[in-house]
Amino acid sequence: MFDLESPVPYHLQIREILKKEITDGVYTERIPSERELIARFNVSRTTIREAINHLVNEGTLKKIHGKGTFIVKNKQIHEWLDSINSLTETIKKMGMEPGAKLLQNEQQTVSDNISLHMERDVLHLIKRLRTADDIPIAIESHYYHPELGKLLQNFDLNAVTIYKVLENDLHVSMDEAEQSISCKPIQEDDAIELGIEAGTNVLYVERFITNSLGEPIEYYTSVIKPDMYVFRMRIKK
Amino acid sequence: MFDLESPVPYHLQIREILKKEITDGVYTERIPSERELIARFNVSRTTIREAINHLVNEGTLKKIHGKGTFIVKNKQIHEWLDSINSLTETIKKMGMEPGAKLLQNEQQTVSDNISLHMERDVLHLIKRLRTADDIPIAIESHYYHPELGKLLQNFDLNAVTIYKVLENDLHVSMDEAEQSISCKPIQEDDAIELGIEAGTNVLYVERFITNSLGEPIEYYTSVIKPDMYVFRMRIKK
DNA sequence: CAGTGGTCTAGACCACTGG
DNA sequence: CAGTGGTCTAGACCACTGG
Repeated sequence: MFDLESPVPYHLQIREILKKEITDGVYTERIPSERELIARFNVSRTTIREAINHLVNEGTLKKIHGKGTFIVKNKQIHEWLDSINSLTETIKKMGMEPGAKLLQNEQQTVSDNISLHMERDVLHLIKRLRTADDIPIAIESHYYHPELGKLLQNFDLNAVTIYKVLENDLHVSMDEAEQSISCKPIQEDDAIELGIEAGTNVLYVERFITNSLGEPIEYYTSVIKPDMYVFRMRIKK
Repeated sequence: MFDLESPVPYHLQIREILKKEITDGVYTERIPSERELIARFNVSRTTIREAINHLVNEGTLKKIHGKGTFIVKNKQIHEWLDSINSLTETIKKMGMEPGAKLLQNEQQTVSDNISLHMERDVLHLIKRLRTADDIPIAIESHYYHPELGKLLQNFDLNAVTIYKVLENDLHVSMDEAEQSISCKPIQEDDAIELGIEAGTNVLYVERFITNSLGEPIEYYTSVIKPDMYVFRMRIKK
């Protein structure tokens, strides 16, 4: 769990361990005191404090002088997940029933752009048709490293929200997303699946998610039927 | 300048001193090294690093291993303006010449949705055709309160970036933006202006900007030619 | 009072950048 | 190579919270 020989700095290893334990619900309200953690990991206080400070800065923990270090509830986890995958929520809000149909679920050799981001040539592709009251809305393609793809086979991909499985069941940390939204003509096979004319302009989304170490987690593309979906965002200075 | 007897922690005092010196332009590119600051303030490295880390976290400074600690120019103001109005920048990056042509510049009675946001029925509309190498790219409509609209008449609306004028010349504070991006068929008059077929699906952007008091500053809509523009965003947890 | 996080010292060795 | 930030130790005293 904590590897003294690893080239990864102690404070980083400890940070990830604590993060995982927090996600796993090992602590209900607060994490152990700095002195307790010093004893547990057998490192200096500086190292413990560095690990904790990062989690405080990202909003996971909150220190209270004289009392302890507390877990911040809710956090933005759901805000963030929603902002990233609000399709299900949006469909629900429109009073419709969201659905998914698995189109592909297999390893593939991917294009240069994707392999560059994911640092692999062969990735596991999960491609799903998303529906609202059985009407096709979008086609989503998720690319993962084969190992992670294998783990995802244990879940019903026609039913689950993949991000929730990643976060809650597989404990995959997702830290940063780079996303682009554009508008361009749809490919023929996607057009057939969505039941629209080939060449029609559609919303096109690309997303690249990394963990807190900057390692690639997911590459995602989505083709969304026009007039069916609105991206909303709030930007604060 | 640095008071050893003060109840204020050293790292906090040093942080403020550095901040002031950065604002005052004492350093052009980078601040002194940690060792130099240790000698100057006669404190330990921990204290110096704590002072600096805070400035790094708030985005004022950026450390580069082996090189030094550098001052981040502009900071988020321009990042934010860019994230909100990157059309000009994007066109430039594509190696093309951005341009603007004033289509409308007058007071108008606006639709219910806009008047609800802006808390007025009559607003000043500035509508511009945006071009890249004289090719039409987008149509942008900015709605302001009449008083602000009047002030904007003092600038060449065919040339300026309106947000820069608002921020730098008129000192209008913009704090929060709510933005939505969707894809829908273009209206006929806009289609003619952009030189595309009426009813073609295009990118459609709506934005509502408020100041730090929550007062409405601008309502904005934009119609963007497909295949010409990509919204990019970075989301961090 | 015992326990918590806040601040600080005086070192050490490391990895990275550039000449 | 000298200089930079990155990591880490082993201490110390402090201010704050709660019983």
